[in-house]
Amino acid sequence: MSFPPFHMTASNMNTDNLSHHLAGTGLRSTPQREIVYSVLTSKRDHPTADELFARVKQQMPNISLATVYNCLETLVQCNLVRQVNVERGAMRYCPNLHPHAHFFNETTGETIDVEIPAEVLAQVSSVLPKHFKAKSVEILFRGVVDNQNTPTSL
Amino acid sequence: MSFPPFHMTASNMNTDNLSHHLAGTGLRSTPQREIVYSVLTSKRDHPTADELFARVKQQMPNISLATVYNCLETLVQCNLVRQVNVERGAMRYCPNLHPHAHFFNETTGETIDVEIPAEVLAQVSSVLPKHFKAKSVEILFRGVVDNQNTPTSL
DNA sequence: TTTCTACATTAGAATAGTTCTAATTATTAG
DNA sequence: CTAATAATTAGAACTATTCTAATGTAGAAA
Repeated sequence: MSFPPFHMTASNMNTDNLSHHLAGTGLRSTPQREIVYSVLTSKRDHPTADELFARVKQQMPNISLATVYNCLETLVQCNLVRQVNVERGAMRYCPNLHPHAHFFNETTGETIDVEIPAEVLAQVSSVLPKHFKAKSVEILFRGVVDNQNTPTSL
Repeated sequence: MSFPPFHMTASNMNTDNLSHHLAGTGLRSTPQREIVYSVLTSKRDHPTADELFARVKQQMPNISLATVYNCLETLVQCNLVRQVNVERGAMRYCPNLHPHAHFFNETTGETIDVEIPAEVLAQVSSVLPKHFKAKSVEILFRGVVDNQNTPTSL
């Protein structure tokens, strides 16, 4: 089970990171892939392909939805992006590669990242019989947020 | 966070359980709901609505797919069945109400239940800030199974 | 019992999200 | 420069699900 480090937050680093990850896989670094990656990582939320398409079009108006899907597939393959599936309907994409859980706010429909200590993750993974070789674990909470003075993310 | 006990394994108990859970909600116990529930609980796997439709038709050949969807929705509302979403594509339904995690076998595409000790679940839930009120937690492993002498479920 | 009302079922149409197809364009290797 | 490979694109096709509107059913009220 491996959890690559979260991308650098300086947006100019994203391209390097992308090229690096694409290198040696036979995959090319293209303007579309760069922009999709950069737009996704520039905001820490969980957009659908369609939402991302809308954001990306602001910078590259002629990009097609099919390309956004293709780029996302590539990024997922390279482990630069995670897919998260909190609801039926559209797949969502998560640029945060730190080990973390998700909390689906049933009131707002938003999904936010929740830090999860390495030892808790280890505990969770330890429940598996030895011959089960997990490559990843996903932890998803569903519930509501008590709104006293609540940060919307952490 | 509540984890209702797993249904009784004797198949004649399922109906009672269903009626009981439907009672007082304004929902009726119908032959279609009984059969969908009984067929789902008679096998501990994770069928799609379509797969379940095929099984149910053996006992009630004129039932419609729409009804299977409707019944499943009802059963989910009553907390008699859990939805599990391991892959893009069709939703899967899980009759096991014990607290448990899922292991998605990437080789076979099968999803199996993994017992998860209450204290580990408690550990996991403890990572949430106090104002996050979780109603459920889902834990999903993805990986492969080493095939020496491997039970296919536990 | 008959009637009323609310709920449930049904077939098929409609929808949403995604993947596929085939044509075009871009990039790299020789 | 040319050939080969990979990427992009628009739109068609597809899959899973939900919606619609008509019909059926069961319990409650009279």
